[in-house]
Formats: sequence, structure tokens, C-alpha cells
Amino acid sequence: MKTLRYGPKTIRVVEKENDLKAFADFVRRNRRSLAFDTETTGLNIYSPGFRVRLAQFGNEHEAYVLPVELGPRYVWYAKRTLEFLEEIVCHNATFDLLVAAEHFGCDLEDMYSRVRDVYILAHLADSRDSKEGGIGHGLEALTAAYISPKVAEEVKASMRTMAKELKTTLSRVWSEVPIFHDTYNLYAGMDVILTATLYRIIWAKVPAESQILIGFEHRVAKICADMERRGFLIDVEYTENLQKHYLEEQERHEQAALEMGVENINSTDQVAAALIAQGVKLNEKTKTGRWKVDKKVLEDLEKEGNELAIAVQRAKRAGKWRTAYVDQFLALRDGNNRVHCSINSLKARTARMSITNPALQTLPASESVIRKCFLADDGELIVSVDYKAQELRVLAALSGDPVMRQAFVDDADLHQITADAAGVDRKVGKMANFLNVYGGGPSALSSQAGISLDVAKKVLKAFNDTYKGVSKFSQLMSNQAKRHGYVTTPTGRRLYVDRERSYSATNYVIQSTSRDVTASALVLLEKAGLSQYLRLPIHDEIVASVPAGDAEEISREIGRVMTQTLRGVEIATDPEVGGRSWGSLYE
DNA sequence: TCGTGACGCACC
DNA sequence: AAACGGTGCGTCACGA
Repeated sequence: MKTLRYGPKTIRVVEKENDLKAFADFVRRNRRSLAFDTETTGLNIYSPGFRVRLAQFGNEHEAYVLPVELGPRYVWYAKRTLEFLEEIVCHNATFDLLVAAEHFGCDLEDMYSRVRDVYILAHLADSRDSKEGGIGHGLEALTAAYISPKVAEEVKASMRTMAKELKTTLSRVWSEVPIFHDTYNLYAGMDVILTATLYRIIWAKVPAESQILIGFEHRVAKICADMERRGFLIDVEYTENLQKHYLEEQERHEQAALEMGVENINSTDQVAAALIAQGVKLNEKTKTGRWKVDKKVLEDLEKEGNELAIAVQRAKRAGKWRTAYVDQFLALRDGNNRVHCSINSLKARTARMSITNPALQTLPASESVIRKCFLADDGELIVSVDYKAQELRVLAALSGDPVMRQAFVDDADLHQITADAAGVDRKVGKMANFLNVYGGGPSALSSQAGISLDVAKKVLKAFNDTYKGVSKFSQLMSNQAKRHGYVTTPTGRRLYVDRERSYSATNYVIQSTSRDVTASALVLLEKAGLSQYLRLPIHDEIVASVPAGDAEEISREIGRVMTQTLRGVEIATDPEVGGRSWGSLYE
């Protein structure tokens, strides 16, 4: 056994099977609670080359590092430990627990019932990222804020030195470093010691009114972890054909652009220069003073028949859709052609979820091509259940505005009501409704709707006159934000608001409460025994794959379970049954 | 060679 | 009086 020290902290590295006895004694002494972490070769648990290298367990003072890469005996000890502990403390539990489930054979549900995630606690304490004036939620940022900036810096620096010493890049260190490298082992051990320490400190930082959310968030995280693990089947043949198609299209339009003097279609500077050389008059500049060459500018030029604008647009879209979507789907699939995205069930400052690798919340919805890459399982169909006007219903519920509430009781057309009140088209009424949820002002409405500033002001005034309760509610939220620096949602979540942007308080509360409605739906669906069908949560929508024979019935059942009542307002759902592919819902 | 800001664009 | 909320990702351009 190798012993390493970092100040008063001790890291013991199990080097031989004989050392496991001491580890087992340590676990018995610390049965009540230990922090757990893994070191792996990469972040994609399901990619063919993925390996788990180390498993670490520790308390605030002492850690044990197990070289699970070296044999099943070490893996067995890690597994038994995870089954034995009364409490497992992690940072970003989903990753390490999915590793344990997939590579140690542990039961996800069993582990999650005993797990506490420092990431979740940190988010409940302050949901802001460091860029938004908060602390952030990463282990390094939390260590710097709550333990010591010096420790955080030293741990980070040690990784850089290690990469240099091994003559490799930071991203490759994790798969290439020798398993018993001192710095690597020290880092691995310190991770759990810091996690255990932060756990105690951050518990105390969660506001009293938010503590009710702790159990809830762990449940939601577990359901999302199940979805990640299940994965989403892709149509490989279709996706490969699409890849070829976009590559060909991209090259063809790039060639056309080249002949018109643009070498790099993604360089807005080059495109602007070429357009000006043609005698085109550009009107708008970006805030850093460069010519603005975005979709709208290019579309306007296309209407005038400008060939370069057409080529640039086509090439950009084909390139982006290939690299950001199609290529990624193929690269990220596992051996069974399933894609396992990462779902962060608690991400945004409003607690909204986010999905990455690939970003399945942001696939094009205007066309079905990209979503057609995803399939329901064999013998199943895609089902999508979304909330009807979720955020506006939540706004009606929280503001208590009688006109808006009644509109939803009557299932009336809220956008038309706003439009009629302002004497404008339904389209503008709809924009005004959404803009109000986003905290937008007259200039935003004016440019978005293509109406004059005066008319935009009148429309917003009409909105405020029609829904007086909403105006009052916005005032209240904004005043609370100014007075305390934060607002609290009905679910008990504290949301800090920038003082100079107090107008965003209403949006934060509405967006966050809406997220909690969808997150509650996941918990309700699991309780109802429907969670095995779930594929993705997309803000106000849940995507599922269900047996074809019972698709109609199951979709209605999912819709029923998801339907909730908030302060007397029904947050109603709209179940849809598609075909075999996800894209079938977008045709 | 890397990290970062700006820009643009995909979604709710 | 005026105030557009929340994400992820690819590329370019630039600087350490």
C-alpha cells in the first residue's frame, strides 16, 4: 500500500490484493457515510473504448484509491462498498453512479436511494454560474470558495504539470497516465476528501425553504439517469445517408462561394467583404463594429437574387447540421446503435434541465430531417406529450390574474384575446404574450413584430390593462428582487436576480416553476409505472417510446399523469402519437 | 496548442 | 422610462 499526503490529509493507494483488507476495515469504520468518485478514460461511458481506472472512497481526512482497472477483485470491492454504505456522497452523482451501474454491475435505484450529490446541494444554495455572479457548481470552484483558493489552484496545476511531464494533452492524461502515478493518485484521493468536506459545508448553505427540494432533485436526477442509460435508438442507414448528403451539399455550395471570392463561408468578415465588393450595401453592424451578416441579412439578399448570399446560407446550414447533429449521432452511438446523451436535470440558473452530447433539446423542429435519425424501439412508436402553453398557464396561476385564468378555463385563445385588446393581428398578440413572459420591452416587440415603436407601446399597454393581475405580479416580483436580491418560487427555490435587471425576476419565477412542473411530471410518471417508456425531457415536453399496440392508450395515460393543477389552474397536456421515427411528428 | 470572446444559430 | 428569459455548439480570430 502506498500512502500519500496533502497537508494533514492522507491518501492510501491499494496496490495489491493484500491491501484490500485494510480498505475493507476503513469502509466498516465509515459505514455511515463516505464520498465516492471514479477516474475514467473519458466522459462517454458507453463508447467502446471506455475504461474505469480508479474508484475512490473517502471521508474528510482520509481516502482510499482502488485500481479497478487492474482486475475484477478490485471491482468487486468497489461494488460491495457501494452496496454496504448507508450514505454515498458524490459530486455529479449521475456520472459516477452510471459508471458503477454499467461497469461494476451495481443497481442504480439502490444506490440513488442512499446518495447525496454535492452538485445538487450547491445548485440549491446558489443556482448561479460563476459568470452570472455566483460561485459555480464545479468541484474546483466550490473548493476555491468554501475550502481554499490555494488548494483548488494546486490541484488544477498538478494536472497541468502531469500533462507536461507525460508529454501529452490535458484531455489525454486520463487514459495515458500510469495507474500508480503519484500525482494522479493524489488528485484522485483529494477529489473524494474535498467532496466529503464540501458536503458538510454546503448543506448549511441551502436556504431553509429550499431544503424540501433536496429529496425531490435526487429523485429527478435518478429518473434522468435512467433515461441516459436507456439511450435512444438511431437509424444508422438513414443517418449515414444524411451525412453523405450534407457533405455533398456543403462542398457544392462552398465551391460556388469560392468562385464568388469567399474562401471561408463561416467567416462573416470575408462574406461581408465579398458582398461589399459586389456593390451590395450592408446596413447593420455588430456591437464590436463588424458588419452584421446573419441569417436575416442573407435572406433579404436572397430575395434580391444574390447568388453569393444563397451559396453561403446553403453551405453554412449543411455544414452546421452535419457537424453539430448527424456526425455527432454516429460518433456517440454505442455498440447497439443507441445514443446516450447527458441529461443535467438541474442546470440553468432557473433550474431548467440541459441535454448535451448530443444537444437533443435543440434539434431543428422546423423540418423533420434531423429528428428522423431517432427511432422508437423495435415494435414501438414515438410519443410526445407537451404542456399546452405551459409558461403562460404558470403565469396565470402565479399571478392569479382573472382574465388569464378564465381564458385557460374556457380553453379560449389567449393570443387572440391579447390581439383583440390591442387591435392587432393574432401573431402580434402572441408575440406580446411571450415577450411579457420574457420581460421584453417595446423596442423588442417593435423589431420582432415589425411594427412601429408607438404601436408596440400601445400593444404592451393594452396587455397590462387587460391582465392587470399580471402587471401587479411582475411589480411584486421585481420589488422583491430589488429588496432582497432574490425571489423564491412556490416550490421553495431561491433565485438570485441581478440588481440592475430586476425586470427578469418574473421570467425567472415563471421559467423555474414551469421546470418544476415538468420535473414533477417525471416523478409522477415513475410512480405510475410509466418511466420505462421515457426518452427525453424537453422543457415543456416529454418524449417517449411505447409499444405500438397500446400507443394511443399509453400516450393518453402519460398525458393524464402529467396534468397538474397549480393554484386552481390546470396545466393541461397534449399527447401525440407519431410513427417509428421521432421526425414523423414534425412532418 | 490551448483557452476565450464574439458571432451566429438551433431549441423551449 | 426602459428593460428579451434560459440553454449548447461550431467556427473564427486572437492572445498566452
